[in-house]
Amino acid sequence: MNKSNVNIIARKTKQREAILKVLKTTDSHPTAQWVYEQVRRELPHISLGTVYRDLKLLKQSGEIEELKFCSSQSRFDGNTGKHSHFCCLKCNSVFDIQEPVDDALDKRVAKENHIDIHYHRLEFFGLCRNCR
Amino acid sequence: MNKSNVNIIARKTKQREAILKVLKTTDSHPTAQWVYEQVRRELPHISLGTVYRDLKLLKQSGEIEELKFCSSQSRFDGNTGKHSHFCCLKCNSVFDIQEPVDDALDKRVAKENHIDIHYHRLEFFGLCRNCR
DNA sequence: TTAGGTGCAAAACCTTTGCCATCCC
DNA sequence: GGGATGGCAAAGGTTTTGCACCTAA
Repeated sequence: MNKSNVNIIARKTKQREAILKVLKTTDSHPTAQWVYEQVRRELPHISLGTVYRDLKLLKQSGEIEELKFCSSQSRFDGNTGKHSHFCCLKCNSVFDIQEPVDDALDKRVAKENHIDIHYHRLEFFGLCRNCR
Repeated sequence: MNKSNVNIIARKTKQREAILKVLKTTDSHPTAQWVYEQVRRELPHISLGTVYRDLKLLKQSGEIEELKFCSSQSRFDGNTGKHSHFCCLKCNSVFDIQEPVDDALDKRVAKENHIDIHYHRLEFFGLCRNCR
């Protein structure tokens, strides 16, 4: 993606490791608060401020993604493989959609609009299996 | 879109008319604060709370859309015609991309995942003309 | 007339930050 | 050792809400 992403994180700490592990072992696209609660089971003295700081660092280094659609709070995704998301308009749950991303689209739209496009996101909205 | 959207708004008020007019006459995808400042030129005593309340009602009735990507605050879009958005990763500006929306995609993804899809959004991220 | 809407201000909510102690390289 | 990081708590920014008054229908 971007060379400037490299080496933003200088040290390996148990807090950041634990946060990343939580995100890599769930596909629930959790909020910072939920990550905090999970990590606290392993590191009871971690603070919410640290969770936010480390989430920001992990995002900048490209290891996780921040999702902002659906609900007022950010959600974080440890799956950096290319995929799309679905958000239920009723229960606000978010889950992955394995829809291949069309990179040719980025090139065409970039050319047409005279801009640089790094990536795009495709998000579906509707009703999930439980709410339909 | 959804029949339940109809008749959420019971009365026509000058505040809501003015808010809608601001959104319909700009393509800048403004924040609530910016809408507030604009409307105040016409209705100096309107409150920010009213702006938020009316933006929510207008969204529920389908007259405007709320955009959450890029930056911590919501942006509002009075253009409900189908289109996509671009967000500059450097200056955070948002503008429209006239890329036709593929409705067949919704049907296929809905079928594959056993969910109801009402619509999708396509968002591009990169560097705008000024920042590239 | 009256239910819905507004203005105001306080509260709620999410996220960031300052400070100092602690830890990693 | 020294700079990066964390814990804690306070601050900051955005959005929501309670309440009394107002107004469109």
